[in-house]
Amino acid sequence: MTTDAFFGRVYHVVRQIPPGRVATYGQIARLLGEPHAARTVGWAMRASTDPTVPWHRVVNAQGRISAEGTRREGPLQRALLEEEGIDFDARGRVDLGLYQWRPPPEVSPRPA
DNA sequence: AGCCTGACTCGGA
DNA sequence: CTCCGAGCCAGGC
Repeated sequence: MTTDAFFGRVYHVVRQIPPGRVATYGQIARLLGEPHAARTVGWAMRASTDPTVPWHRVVNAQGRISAEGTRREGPLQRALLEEEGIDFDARGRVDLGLYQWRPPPEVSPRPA
């Protein structure tokens, strides 16, 4: 479908991030075929209040939280992640090489 | 239609 | 390691 709903696609991907794992804005954008739409992804997260979307599992490319303090209410993103077993270093960063979510191959569009 | 902003990212100083 | 500037995308005014 040519239908817009870029946001919808973003949520669809974010919903697939399992607990204890994180993804970056750029990673999601790339999965959607828009490697330069990272900002839009972040915006989609902020715009959405959908509880089924684990927005807290999305951090920036540096493994750092970009939304800390931006939210008026609710638990801090970092707290939610630590609850899932994710560890932060002294600078408040996540080791992406250790916790970054690895999206499944999904339906191979082109079987060998 | 045009201009500004933003939960981003990368490259250079 | 931190700071700055430019590129990209979609929405609000």
